[in-house]
Amino acid sequence: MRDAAPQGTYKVQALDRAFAVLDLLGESETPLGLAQVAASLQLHKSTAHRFLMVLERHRMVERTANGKFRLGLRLFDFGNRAIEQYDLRDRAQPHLRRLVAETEETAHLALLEAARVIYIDKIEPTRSVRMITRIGASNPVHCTSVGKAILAFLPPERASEILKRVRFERMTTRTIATPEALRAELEKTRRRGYAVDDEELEEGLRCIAVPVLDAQRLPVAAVSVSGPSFRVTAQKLPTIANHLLQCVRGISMDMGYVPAGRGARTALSA
Amino acid sequence: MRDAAPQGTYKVQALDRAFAVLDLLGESETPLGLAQVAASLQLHKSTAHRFLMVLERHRMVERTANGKFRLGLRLFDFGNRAIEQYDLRDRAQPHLRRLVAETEETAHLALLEAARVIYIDKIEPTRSVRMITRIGASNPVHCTSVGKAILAFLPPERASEILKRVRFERMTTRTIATPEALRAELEKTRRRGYAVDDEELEEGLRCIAVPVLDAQRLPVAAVSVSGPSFRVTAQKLPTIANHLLQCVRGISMDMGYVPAGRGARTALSA
DNA sequence: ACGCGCGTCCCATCATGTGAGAACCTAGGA
DNA sequence: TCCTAGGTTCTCACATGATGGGACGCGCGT
Repeated sequence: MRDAAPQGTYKVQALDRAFAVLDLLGESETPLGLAQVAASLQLHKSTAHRFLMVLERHRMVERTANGKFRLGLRLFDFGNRAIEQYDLRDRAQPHLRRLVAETEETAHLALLEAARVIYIDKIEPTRSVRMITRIGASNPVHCTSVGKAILAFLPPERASEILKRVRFERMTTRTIATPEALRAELEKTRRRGYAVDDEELEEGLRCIAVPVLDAQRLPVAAVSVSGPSFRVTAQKLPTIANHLLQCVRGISMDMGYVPAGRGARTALSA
Repeated sequence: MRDAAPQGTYKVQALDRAFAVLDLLGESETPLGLAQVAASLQLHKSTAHRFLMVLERHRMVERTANGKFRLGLRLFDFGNRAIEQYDLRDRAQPHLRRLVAETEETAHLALLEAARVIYIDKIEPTRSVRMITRIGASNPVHCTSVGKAILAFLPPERASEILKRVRFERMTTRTIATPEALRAELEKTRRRGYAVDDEELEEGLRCIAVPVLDAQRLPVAAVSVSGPSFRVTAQKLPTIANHLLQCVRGISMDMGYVPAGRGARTALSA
């Protein structure tokens, strides 16, 4: 096969193809027909058809009224089982709600995975423009407050391991573009106690984040507050950060974290 | 292969096996080791290993610190893409929030799939015992208020098509057990305008639901309010139903539904 | 030390999935 | 009306790709 198949050594053609189908359907805004799928993936019609049928049997895809294919709800089921195992999300929700009530801005809960952050929950204030983020979506670490918050408080060796894998894509003019700059920023984050994303991911969007710690006092996630730069002003940052810290302390303690004794320096010390 | 492979005509062994692996990991509370997976699925160690590696490459599974496997976050991503296509959930959230504030009980948003309902969102009142339901989980139609709400207002032919596939599992002593009883109940639901589940799914749990209609005035989902029977009393039902109706009208209109003209009888008429 | 369970890896074998083709259907456009 | 495009369902010969036996090495408990 002339398949792109990068470095991954183990291969099961059928699986790669099946996931390619799911990927395709996931990317596409609109449901796709058999022919489109076959063409996009360079599969023979009959091959693509077989895959689609099997996927449908497993309810990984389903058909719309006009016979086109889209992702199936089984995936939704799986997805929820997947995060259930970190039951962070359920525990965090009430705290996030309070945070949103206090700040009147959108709050996100995100996990670190490889060199990206994945948003696992989002709470929006009642009256606010809908933010574009999608639960389940991901962004690079280097241009998000949550990414920086987690990275800053990870043990140095794990942090640099991740740093090595960052590709420093440029999202806006302010996006951090070099490893050195990022390291400096992380140091700043540590001193300040919270991470800031000042329009580094998206013009006009400012975010501030603090890590959630587990029983080992290691960051497992982060919570951020995001809003338009004109509302989330530099003056307000400390206030918001305070709310954030309280929120995150609550979540962390729900997760089994015990505050450090006197003198110990951790992400959540006052 | 002596694989259980039921009636499904199209087959791709590798895919069936891969999904069996995911299923297994999804069912299991705790991460599993290679040997456990191989044993449970009657696969050769090396076969299971290959699958796991490929799945890991696709981030459909991931490994814990001690090398065991669990579902990966990619599934979470896929799952969220899957429901995104019905963007019902996002639109519904604010309405559900209001509903929960008004009733002080848990609200669910559910879709119909085959002869089951899938919960796609859940909002709980701030101070309440956590309900056991999991977003993404599913239940049979015949013993849930959401199921009955949707079924009752579906066009007769689609409804009976689904009715045929109901297996009438008995969940409690009050669970509806025959097609006739269910048909009668649906008729009652239509007249009343809302569906009730009176401890038919779970002892001590009472729910009430109303369908969400789309632009074609067809039910695409349902919203329910659930709570312990001692709080959700018969007297309160009409009040709750009113809140529900208002909520669902809001969601339906957000989805492009236009209220019926005078005289027309639909699920959402006063 | 040894044995055991577990994960990893290699490789000869052949069952499996593959893709070409062809027939048939349906809906929609010219 | 015919014609085209897309989808569904066959069959079949082939070789590729998945399979599982088995070997290796590690860490652990005894």
